[in-house]
Amino acid sequence: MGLSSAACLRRVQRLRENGTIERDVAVINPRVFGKRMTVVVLLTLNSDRPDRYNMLRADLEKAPEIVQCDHVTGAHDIVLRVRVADMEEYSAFVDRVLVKPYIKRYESLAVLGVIK
Amino acid sequence: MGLSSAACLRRVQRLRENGTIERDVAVINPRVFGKRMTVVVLLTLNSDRPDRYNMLRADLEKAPEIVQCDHVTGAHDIVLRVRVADMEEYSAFVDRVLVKPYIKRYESLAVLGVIK
DNA sequence: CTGATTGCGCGATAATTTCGCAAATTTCAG
DNA sequence: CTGAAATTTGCGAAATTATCGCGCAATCAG
Repeated sequence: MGLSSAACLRRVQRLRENGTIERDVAVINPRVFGKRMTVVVLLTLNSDRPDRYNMLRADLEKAPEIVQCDHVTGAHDIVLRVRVADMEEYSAFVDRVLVKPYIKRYESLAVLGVIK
Repeated sequence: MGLSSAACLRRVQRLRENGTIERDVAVINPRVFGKRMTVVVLLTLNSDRPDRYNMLRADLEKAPEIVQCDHVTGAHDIVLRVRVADMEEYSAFVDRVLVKPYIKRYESLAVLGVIK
């Protein structure tokens, strides 16, 4: 791009320092660890237990199966992306993490294929 | 980890060659480009137009707002993750990409906050 | 227009990565 | 359990890449 390598690298360093580049990551293929299945889960919370929301957050943050977790508007409250080996592992995850008094309902959408 | 730097680097190169490390990525902060809003979208397709599925796929792959796109089981067919500047841009995205005869319904879940 | 700030190129230096090779370790068939 | 084959390691050298100091050009505010 018409820059010397030194200037170019300095620019990249600047991008890192000012937060434009948040981090540098190596993307690992989950299949290498036997994780062959992805599930999108829509959570609906019990609105009568607002106090428990922080507990739930902590639980979700701890669960290693959860790859992505967003608080959202609408009929559902939280959307999870879960990566597991198989149905058995998913079932164990549900029992351990999702069967809670402050979770009213969960809907599991198994990922058939990644389009993008 | 008790290895010489040469051996360690050789291991990492091996991980890249055999696909364990799929790629190396710099994560960019989308806010730098003015993208302040994330929306999860649940799409339901028109089952009477199965032929159009490939057209839809192509459209979804082209749309730069779509950050993630999965084909899923259940009541909905596709889950999108969309990154835009604001509601106006989101609205334009919906008009351009989601208002199609082979999309029966879409449900937008605005992301209030990222938990993980 | 002027001084201050920022970014650049250049060349030197430092740090990291790659490579060849012999030795060590691991794998695997019998 | 054994030995041959295959794989991985450490080491030192060579190649490549990153960082730094410095003088200069471009940008910007006043």
